[in-house]
Amino acid sequence: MKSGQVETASPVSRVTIAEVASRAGVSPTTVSHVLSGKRAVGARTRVTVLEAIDELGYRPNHVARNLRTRRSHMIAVVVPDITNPFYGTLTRGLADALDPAGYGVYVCNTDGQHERERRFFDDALDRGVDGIVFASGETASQVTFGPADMSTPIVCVGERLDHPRCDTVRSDDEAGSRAAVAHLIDQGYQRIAMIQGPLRSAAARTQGFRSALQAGGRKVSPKLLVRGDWTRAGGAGAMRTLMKLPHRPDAVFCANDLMALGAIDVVHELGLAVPADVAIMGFDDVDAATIVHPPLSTVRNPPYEAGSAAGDLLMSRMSGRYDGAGRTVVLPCAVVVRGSA
Amino acid sequence: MKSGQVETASPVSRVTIAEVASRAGVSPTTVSHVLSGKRAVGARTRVTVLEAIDELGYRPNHVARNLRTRRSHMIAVVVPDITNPFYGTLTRGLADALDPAGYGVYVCNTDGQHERERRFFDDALDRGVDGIVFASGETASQVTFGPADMSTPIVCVGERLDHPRCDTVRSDDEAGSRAAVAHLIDQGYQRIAMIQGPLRSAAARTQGFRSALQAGGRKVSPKLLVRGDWTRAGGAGAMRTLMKLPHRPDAVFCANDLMALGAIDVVHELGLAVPADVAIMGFDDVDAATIVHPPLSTVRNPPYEAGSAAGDLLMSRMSGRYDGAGRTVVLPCAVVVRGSA
DNA sequence: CTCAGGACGCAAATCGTTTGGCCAATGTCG
DNA sequence: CGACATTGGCCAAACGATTTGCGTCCTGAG
Repeated sequence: MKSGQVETASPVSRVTIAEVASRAGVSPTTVSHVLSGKRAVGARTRVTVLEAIDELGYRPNHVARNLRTRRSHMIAVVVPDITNPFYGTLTRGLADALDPAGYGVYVCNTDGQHERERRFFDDALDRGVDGIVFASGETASQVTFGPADMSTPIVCVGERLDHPRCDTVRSDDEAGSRAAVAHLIDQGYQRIAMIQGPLRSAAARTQGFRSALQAGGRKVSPKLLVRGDWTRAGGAGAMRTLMKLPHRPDAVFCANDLMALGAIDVVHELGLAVPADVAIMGFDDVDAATIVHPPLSTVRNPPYEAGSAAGDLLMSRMSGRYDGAGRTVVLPCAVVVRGSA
Repeated sequence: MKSGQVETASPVSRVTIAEVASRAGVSPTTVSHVLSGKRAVGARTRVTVLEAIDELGYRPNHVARNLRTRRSHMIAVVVPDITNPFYGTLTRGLADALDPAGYGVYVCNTDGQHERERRFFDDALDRGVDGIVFASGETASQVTFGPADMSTPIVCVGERLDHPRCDTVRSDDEAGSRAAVAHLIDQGYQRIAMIQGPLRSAAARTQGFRSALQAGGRKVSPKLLVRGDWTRAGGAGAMRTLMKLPHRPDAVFCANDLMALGAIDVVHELGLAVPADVAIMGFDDVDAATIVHPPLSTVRNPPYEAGSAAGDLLMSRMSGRYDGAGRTVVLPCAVVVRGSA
């Protein structure tokens, strides 16, 4: 077999289907049919063709194929920043779901800027991707579509998008938050506070907090609801406010892990212990949650599963198996109990 | 202008260059020339064409263009796992370097498996990428090339690859390690140990350790050289060995951050303090380094810059600006002093 | 007035596949 | 034996751009 490598007349450019055909003494059509199986070809012919193919080392040119078939077997994933492990993992879930079907992944980083979102959207469409996964944060609804965009299926992660063939994947933030707070109640904590995100964001997490307290027969004191800005420093600031209250909380649920980290910092600053003096819970389950001391109890926001689900939704449309209205898949967010609560 | 959106006769498929041409009353050739600027076209004609283009909302079909021009303006990045922030950041650096020139990024996750490396390599080539960045770990040298692969430029990150048009990007691990250990010496630490990687890996980091000690007039005691397996748990195990020595070290340089984290765990376990009792340094500067307490002093292994450099190398070849032998760019690794040493 | 040469536009070939239509040979059945 | 499906294969037309070669018109110099 090694001789095959040598005997090929050093093809300066790639071998084409025509060369294979001529070597096998058949027409390009037949070679194509051998490869695709779209029509029957005789057993003898088939082996002749297959031999020619691997003697020549023929590999079909995808670009030409894409042009003709109008399918690229490539999908685009549009994320704010691939550097963020959340999106990295989402992308991986997507890639793993798509790979067995021969689909590859084209990544676009938008940094959450509308202009880049729009630009990459067009870019992806121009490149002929078969589908788009749009996970560029909360700004999704801002993107508008030209008439030509309508035939490419889209999956939107997080926010819903106004587009006829657009499916949605989102986490069940509310249920996750509710479960987290219920856990705090179970553990016997009495004054449970929350550090929310900035105004008008992630309302579902706050909602879960409220309904868990109500379900537990507690009142939600407005004093115990403060806002952070998603960052560690912001979480620390919010926590300081809480700890200065005349009647400070003995447990704090934070709308994300980063703020929870900041909250833990503050507890330590004050010479207190987590969770003995104050329990802390976060949301997202980022890598850092297992690194900090004590390890952070939190709610798992599953990016891999989100990517994977997005991939499945896309495939069902691309294959034509499904062609109806936009679907929504809601992913469960499980509480993961570690050391901090 | 909004009327333009409405008046288009709802093109079920995308607008082609021919439709633009007919609307503008010229030939497709002329439209192409207006777009590419490869030949002069009259001012009047140009505006007519441009008007037709945006009235129809024409967008060139990249697939067709790629087929004709044999350039896809897409490059592939082959990494073990995009989930790992190191590779995420590398990919981002690459994307940012390439984006201004209109290049997009196709990602392939290999999990370090030879078979997947080979498969994605072929896949990328079949898709007609203009270049490949190969960052799939130490296994790079294993990949072999068919004759058809030779015309696509490749950049290899980490290891060198045997390929005529292959450039290399790597970090200066040895100098980085040397600087880290020199820092420990400067700080007055006396018995400096090292937790190495597994046998036969990352020899440069050990080499840096040795030469820094020699430069400082110290002897390297074999007792103070132990091996970990790159993981946190492995680092902890190695650290325990060190701390059981009759004459335990007062500073430990770890071949990566994860192992350093494990080492810190052990110091705390023993009721000792970092860096008062034992100083710890790592290598890589992963995100976790700033999260842990005390924040880890380490050596920055710059993935963003690596990706960016890889992009530049690729571009210089794709543009034809450079066409010589394989180049190597070595990235400096700066010591970053935080709390742990 | 003539002619060289630049500016401008078009027709047609090309990139490498896939695929609908057609045809010949072979088999099947009444 | 005639009608008729079935099988296996080829031809040629797409797919949607770029690019080469060629012709025409215009302009300014001699």
